[in-house]
Amino acid sequence: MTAEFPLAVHALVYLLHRGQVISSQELADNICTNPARVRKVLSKLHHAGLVEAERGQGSGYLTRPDAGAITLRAVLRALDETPVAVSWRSGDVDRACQVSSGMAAVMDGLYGQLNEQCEKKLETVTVGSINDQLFRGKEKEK
Amino acid sequence: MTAEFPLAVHALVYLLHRGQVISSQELADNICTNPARVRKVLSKLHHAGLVEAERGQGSGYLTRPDAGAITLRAVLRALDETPVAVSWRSGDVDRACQVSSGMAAVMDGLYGQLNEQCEKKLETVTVGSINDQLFRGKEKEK
DNA sequence: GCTAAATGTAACTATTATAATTACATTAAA
DNA sequence: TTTAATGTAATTATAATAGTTACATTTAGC
Repeated sequence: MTAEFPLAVHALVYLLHRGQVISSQELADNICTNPARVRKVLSKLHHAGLVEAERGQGSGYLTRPDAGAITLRAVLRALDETPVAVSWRSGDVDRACQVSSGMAAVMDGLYGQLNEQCEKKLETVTVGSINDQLFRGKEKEK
Repeated sequence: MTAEFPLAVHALVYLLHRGQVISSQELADNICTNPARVRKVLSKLHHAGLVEAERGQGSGYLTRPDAGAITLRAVLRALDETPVAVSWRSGDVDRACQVSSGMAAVMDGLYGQLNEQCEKKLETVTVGSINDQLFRGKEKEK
């Protein structure tokens, strides 16, 4: 899982919290990164329909009406990521040895199972529930 | 999760499969990496008591008697790794804004939950079960 | 219409993380 | 005593990731 995931969640929660049009500049400031990176990630969320993006002067990003119900699984999918990702593969598929030739596929299957477990969990966590965790027992303040 | 994990699993399965003392050179050849890296990882497994390591001429690594029962969770712990690891943190703990200051901790909590889910799954997978997957329906061959 | 201020996106650079390599002290069999 | 192995650290090379720059596109406001 890339840092784009926490960045996206942070942005969605901040947008929900503020409830108005926010520029990539302001989001970047709050998230502590740069505006171009914010736009790159938020652009993906927009393509997936998870956020509204306006254009032109005075524009920016805005939550959709049911933003609180967006699951983190949906965010992950919008970014086309997986929680567990190991790029390196052991062995060599062309070897006669079944351990060497088969291990990479078996491990990939395992990563798939782990990702399914994670996605099941992420399905139960929403942008709204993250917001609640941040403001639990406290009134909403800027 | 680092590539050390699949490397370690591969090595353990190969050792179980062969059932004799194997050098880091031979393991590296089967895994498709270099001997020093194998030794670095297997050394950790040895410290955790998951594999026997001999010293001196003609030495190498050997499975312990119950190697098939070693869980992948135990392997992961021996390597001191977590399935989900996102190093980048959004926001700034010193900000007045609770979203900016609190998001990193909330996300860390989430990663912890995901890792727990994954470890529960890894507890059910053993070196022996991986070996079975590789040789399912086939007799054990070199 | 013109200007200003915003997003979308691509190309590039810098930084960090990871894997590979090299080297050598230590160990124990022959 | 020699040889062949592991243990481990230091270094280098490569790959992945984050940051930066640039500019075309869009639209509000004058």
